[in-house]
Amino acid sequence: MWMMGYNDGGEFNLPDSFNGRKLRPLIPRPLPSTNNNSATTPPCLSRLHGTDFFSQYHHLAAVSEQNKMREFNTPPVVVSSRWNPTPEQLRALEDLYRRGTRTPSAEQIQHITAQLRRYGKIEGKNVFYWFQNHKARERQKRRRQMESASEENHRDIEILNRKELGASRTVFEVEETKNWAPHTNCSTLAEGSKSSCGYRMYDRWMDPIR
Amino acid sequence: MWMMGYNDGGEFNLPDSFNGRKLRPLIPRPLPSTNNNSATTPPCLSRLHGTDFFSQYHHLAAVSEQNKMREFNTPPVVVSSRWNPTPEQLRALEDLYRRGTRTPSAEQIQHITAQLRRYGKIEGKNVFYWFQNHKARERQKRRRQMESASEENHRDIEILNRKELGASRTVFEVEETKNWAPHTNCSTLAEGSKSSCGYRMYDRWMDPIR
DNA sequence: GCAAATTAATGATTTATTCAAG
DNA sequence: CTTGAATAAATCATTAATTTGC
Repeated sequence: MWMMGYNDGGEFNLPDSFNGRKLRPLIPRPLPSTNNNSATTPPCLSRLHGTDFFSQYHHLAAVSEQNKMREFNTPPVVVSSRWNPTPEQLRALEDLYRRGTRTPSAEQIQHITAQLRRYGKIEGKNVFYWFQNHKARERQKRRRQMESASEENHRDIEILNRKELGASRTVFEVEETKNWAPHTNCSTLAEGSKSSCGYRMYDRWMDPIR
Repeated sequence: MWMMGYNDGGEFNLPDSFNGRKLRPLIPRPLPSTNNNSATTPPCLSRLHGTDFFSQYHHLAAVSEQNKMREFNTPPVVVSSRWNPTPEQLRALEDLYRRGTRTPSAEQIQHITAQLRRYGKIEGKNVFYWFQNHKARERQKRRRQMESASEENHRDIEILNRKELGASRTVFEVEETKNWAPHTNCSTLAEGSKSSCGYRMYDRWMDPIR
């Protein structure tokens, strides 16, 4: 359930526009690049040891403290039988993953668990399974992407007209308005204007065979 | 560096910036006699989802007619540099998204583009970017939604944005995460084996000597 | 009512990831 | 370990929607 953040496909969303134009919601945007915890989080004096990887997640600890308090204050506490990572824990795990940790050894698991325990309840098996699941789901996601991309993509595809992609080819504009450019490869464009063939996203998608 | 709509003169552009602020090019499009009218477009039937998907947006075509008229009535047309979907186009795209289209293949992009051209000017890259953006922003919206909901419910599910992560990142931990002491001490692994009943895989990983 | 100013939405680009092939 | 493929996230830039002062 907490892996919803990685599930990018499949859900169908309700339409947020009617008759074409979206109305202004007048809701202040949360400004995703700002940390809304930073105001309440004291500058935790974490030891500046160069060896403490996990100390950098202290700035998120306010949330878990809050949660802990709330957990204690609500009498009929329905404690989930399942581990749920705190933001700091999740953050640290993702960071480790990004930095290359895939299948941590027993010692690594113990180390990670011990370090992350200061952010909330956690066990070694949680760390173990987290890496298992994360690795598997990343791979799965990737595979699904490859599938959908390749299943229809590798036949002789008509290449879209790219005259407006920044390339300076006024010559083609007239004669190739209707018939699409026959698979122009990058080398022919490279000298003309570097911005046109700067490996743009759309070009790569539409013309993957180079 | 941002692309200017149709000014593809490339190498001898006069400076468009003033005081560092780039000004809008507002260069009238050449309009190379491209008939983007719907009359000449053959009614290629869409088979994206098994039916003529795109024929249902004709009832919105009045708007595009209006646009076309305006285009013809004001000779020094200053055409916007960026594509703006007509209501029918937007509706069709949203419907496709709702029906599950997320990352259309090149062929799908072409097909969609061809079909939507009868409602107004459109290119493959527009379709491509539209799905990219729409998918990303729906996900973003959902994530933000989940975030705020989880804050209320004190469930720390949110995926935190990574900007602050990068800002507070320090560079000394890579070694530590990768080189840990190779000696295994099973006595420290007691925690994992506590609940070994449902976690055999984990136990085997953590304590292979059994 | 109306433009100028402001703000939100969104099209288009750039950057940072991921897996896995070599 | 390096790199190719292909994004998805982040960001930039522009357009529309709205507000505001007259």
